[in-house]
Amino acid sequence: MNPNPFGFFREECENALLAVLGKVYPDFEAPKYLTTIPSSPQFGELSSSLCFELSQKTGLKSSVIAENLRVELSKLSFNLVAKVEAVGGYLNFFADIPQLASLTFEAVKELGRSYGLVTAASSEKILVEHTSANPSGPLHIGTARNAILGDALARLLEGRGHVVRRHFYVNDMGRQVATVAYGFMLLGKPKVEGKPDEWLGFLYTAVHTLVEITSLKKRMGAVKERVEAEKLKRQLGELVAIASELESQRKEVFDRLLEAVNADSDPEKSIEKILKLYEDGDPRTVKLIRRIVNLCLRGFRKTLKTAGIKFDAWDWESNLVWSGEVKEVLEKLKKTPYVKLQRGALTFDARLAAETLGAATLTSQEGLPEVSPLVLVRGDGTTLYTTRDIAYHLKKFSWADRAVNVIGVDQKLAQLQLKLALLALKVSKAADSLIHCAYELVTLPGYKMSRRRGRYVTFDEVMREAFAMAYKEVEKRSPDMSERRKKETAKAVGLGAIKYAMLSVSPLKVVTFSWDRVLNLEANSGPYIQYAHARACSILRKAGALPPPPPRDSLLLDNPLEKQLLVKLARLPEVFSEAADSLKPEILAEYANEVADSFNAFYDELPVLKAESKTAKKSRMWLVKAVQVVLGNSLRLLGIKAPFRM
RNA sequence: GGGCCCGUGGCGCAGUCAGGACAGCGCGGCAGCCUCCUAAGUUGUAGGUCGGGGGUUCAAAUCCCCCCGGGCCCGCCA
Repeated sequence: MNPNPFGFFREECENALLAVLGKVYPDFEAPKYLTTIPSSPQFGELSSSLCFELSQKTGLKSSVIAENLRVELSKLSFNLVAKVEAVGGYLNFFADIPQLASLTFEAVKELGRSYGLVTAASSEKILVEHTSANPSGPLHIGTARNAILGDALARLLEGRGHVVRRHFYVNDMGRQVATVAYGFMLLGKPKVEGKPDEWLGFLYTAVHTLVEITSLKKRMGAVKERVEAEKLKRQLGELVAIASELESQRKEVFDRLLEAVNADSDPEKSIEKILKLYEDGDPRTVKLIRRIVNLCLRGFRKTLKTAGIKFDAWDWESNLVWSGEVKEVLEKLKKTPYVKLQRGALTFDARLAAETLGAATLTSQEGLPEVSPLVLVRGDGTTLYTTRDIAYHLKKFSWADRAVNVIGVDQKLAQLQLKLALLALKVSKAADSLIHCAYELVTLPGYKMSRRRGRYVTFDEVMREAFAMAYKEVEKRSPDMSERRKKETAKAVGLGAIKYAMLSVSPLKVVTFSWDRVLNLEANSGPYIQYAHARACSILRKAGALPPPPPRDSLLLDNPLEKQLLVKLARLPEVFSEAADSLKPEILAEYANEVADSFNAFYDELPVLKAESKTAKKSRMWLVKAVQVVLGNSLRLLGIKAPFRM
């Protein structure tokens, strides 16, 4: 049994090419990528444009070279290659479809749920950090993009045979959390209503807005210049608008906050004080903040559970400080030549580090960048986010061979500084194995999502809408389903729509949130692929027991639709490996969509259960079985459920 | 000002790493397909200076240079 049928075909073509090249043009240095999937099936299943290159070297016409090579190639004996053609300078390889089918069906039968999930040459320990949303409000659609991407990456890497751990970094030492804590104190142990993260999100936005208003007013009093005063006035106007919006949401809580913040002579200072007390481990502050953050995380967990996203560990930023790990790292960093005291602050000269360590160890994609210095410790002795992150990554690498960080593109520089700091600490594997999986933001039409301004669409909200919409559809199509099944299916389909919408687009593109985009149930969507899968399941269900896969000579797949589909099905292993190794789930998403396309075209044209002959029926049933397995596996690798009925 | 990313039919995207055969897909438009395995499907059709200009090449959406438009970053914020 060969787990990678198309890969086997490709290998055979490429080895043959190399053998023939060695014979005819021994001096020619073959390129790394010898064959590609041609633009149309009329050019075979794989083709090579190598002869054009050879034409350069030899001065002969590419068509002549192609023909020469073809003659040489045809002398060889193949397992999976049916014929080789030379057309217009190209060499086109045609697969022996029944043989490829036989291998594919065998692999599908033997491997089932792990068909396609070819194991990497060596298994690594990989720590995937994702989501890591600030615990000061609910997960929104932007953080959802992170969570969905991170979860898919973890699944891909796991499928590749790596040992994967999913970590959520709890950023509990930030100003945002301190702001919430401040509000909590002002309210005097308030009763949390509704979902805790949502309630805390409201509290954060309200407190932040009120504090901003207070300090803005103070600054306005001091400003004399007209232009500056106008600017502040505009800002104030905006904040007041947000405030009145917030007041209308929860009047009682808001009014109490308003009164309390006004009674505080310096709210900003109060928040800073909380932050400092927390960093110092003051028991009462610790108790308060831990309680609040845990409350928020409870909300996160609920949302993530609904989304089918799990974590192995929740790493608290504060623990790194209290355990002394941050201090230890600082001591080590101080001993490197890159850390200096500048205006009272301990500073890491990332630029110097890049020049010294970078050229040798940084991967080429990053080049030798212009990096700004990084302050590690403030004048007052407190540490900064990135400092703690260095300690965190040191800890990560004590276990992991590779650390994959799913973090927004806006953190690119910080991630580079982090990498340089790790290199300075002689964590040499950080050079290649600290990977920043950058993704772009999700914006709302016209403006950015902002927790500070309370402008966000929550992940919960999006899921609720998607479930409701999918439920309607399920009810329309399958009224006979039990209520429980309907709900389950609607959840799977709704989530499938959301996840696919996020995964099919390159993470480097800014996406503007729209309900249409996320609630798409039509072609080129999660539900479209799920539907194709469900159709395949339906055929298999009606067919009864599946006979063993027929041998090569009893397979009849001569219709172009069948061939096209089969070739795609045979490709899952190589597509999956590429997606996993390059950390690009979108490759697999695109592929699954293509398989669904081919299957639907096949489905529409060729009957399976009522096929014209027994041979055709058996062959097609295995084709359908393979579709079921391939789509099911692809979807699962992306974190999308594949229902049997919908 | 410096660095990075994005720019492909009206809209949303794939293809760019590794140059190759008529630039793919979806939505929307128009015209069809359910006595036949789920029409969340499918067939056909109209719609494109691949942001612009140079260059390299037998061959450029893809590589190089310049420019334009949009975004992000350049904090003793996180």
